[in-house]
Amino acid sequence: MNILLIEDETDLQEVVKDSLAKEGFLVETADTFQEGLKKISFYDYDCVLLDITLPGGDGLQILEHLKNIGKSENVIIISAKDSVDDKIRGLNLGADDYLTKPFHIAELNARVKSVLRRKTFEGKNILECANIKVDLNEFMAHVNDIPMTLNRKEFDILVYLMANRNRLISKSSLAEKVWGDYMDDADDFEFLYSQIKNLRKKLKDSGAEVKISAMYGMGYKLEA
Amino acid sequence: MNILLIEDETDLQEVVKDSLAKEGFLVETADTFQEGLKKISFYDYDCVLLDITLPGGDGLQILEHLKNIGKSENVIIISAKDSVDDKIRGLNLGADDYLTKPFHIAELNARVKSVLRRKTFEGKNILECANIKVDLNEFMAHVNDIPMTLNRKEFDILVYLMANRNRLISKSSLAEKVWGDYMDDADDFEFLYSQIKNLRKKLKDSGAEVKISAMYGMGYKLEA
DNA sequence: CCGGGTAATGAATATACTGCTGATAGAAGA
DNA sequence: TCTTCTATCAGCAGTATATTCATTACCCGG
Repeated sequence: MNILLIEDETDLQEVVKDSLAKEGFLVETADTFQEGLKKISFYDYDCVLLDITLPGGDGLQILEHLKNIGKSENVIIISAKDSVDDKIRGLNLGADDYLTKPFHIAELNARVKSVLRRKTFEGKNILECANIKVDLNEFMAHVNDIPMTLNRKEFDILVYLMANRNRLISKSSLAEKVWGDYMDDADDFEFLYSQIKNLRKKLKDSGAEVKISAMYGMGYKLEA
Repeated sequence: MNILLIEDETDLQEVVKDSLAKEGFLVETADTFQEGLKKISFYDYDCVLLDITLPGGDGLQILEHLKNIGKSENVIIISAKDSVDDKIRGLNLGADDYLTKPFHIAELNARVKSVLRRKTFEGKNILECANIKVDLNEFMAHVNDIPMTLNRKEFDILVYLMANRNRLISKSSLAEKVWGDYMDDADDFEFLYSQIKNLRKKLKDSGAEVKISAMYGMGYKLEA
């Protein structure tokens, strides 16, 4: 699950990020209005935490933009403003929730989980492809209904590929999805190769009827 | 069992909190109308103790809100007002009970327990999984119908895991559920390890056919 | 068709970190 | 008081992940 945190106060950023990371989410951050807008238009996030008061512009404009481009992200607004007006504007623009500073981190966590639960509950939380089943809630993958133990990275990779079956996935987007945007050297995909290798082995050993094929120079694709 | 106490008189708050904590409940407090409203919308409590006269607003509005959002919390109203009118309004809004100040702490305890008993009685009060049975009312766990003595933390952990069997539970949410949100250092799960260790040992010694497996870097899961 | 260069794979190792244990000390309750 | 529960500590073991290196497969221009 990818979360974008748009917030200029760096210390708050830190705390929130750590806490959510501990829950197993991948958290990216944006410090300014521009950066937030940019990330939002380039990437898809499962949940966006949005501060209203940002250097460079009004956070609500980001929300508006999100609505305009039809991205279905789930947005939780964070704001020092307790004003009813802002709250109404925010919720009218389709925000899912609203938190006023200061707040307990535990509260935020609960909120995020609730929003994501709603999302996954409405949608499908089980991915299926050939004889493979992946349950996002239970963090389990099954082949022919017998469980397959995957570690976290392998699991994330498999989920991403299954969600985009038969579609070409560039190495960089895969890496970004699984590792976040902390790529020191964007040219180096050795760690990806490693994980792909292990995942392939596990898939093969358990008799999965899918394969991860490499498209030379472009990326990977999961085929049935 | 989580209880929310919405009450502005800090000394009364203290007394009630201590007393209920001694009974083994996790008690959170809210000092003001706003804080109460906030906590109620963020969390689920098993019981809410609600003062009518609050700084910032009328406690009955909180009750109304609770009813509107369909949360099935059990509410006990605490008020200095002896007015029949308030009482009727409160009970009409679905409050379970009504206490007028001053009251004996023992009486409050008794009522809380009675409300919770009713709640758990209406709902499910026995969790079952493989050859383990846990009775929420009696605070007892049985393996093959022979009792297993658990202390409070172990019991809470087991209950939470059993309620979410086969589902991954992050360490932080488990910790939050069992210890409340008073986590000084969110990185430190040593106390959790300790309890998990003891719980595992007891489960094993009594021949339980479930195991608490650790999902590396993510959390725990109870498997049959 | 060939060969240079790049991409992908595989195995093997190093490292950092998570989770576990047993002992112990402190706190709470009887 | 004594007992039980809970928290804390240090060290250990095991795992996931990163990294390295060698090998193989692939693409493309000549």
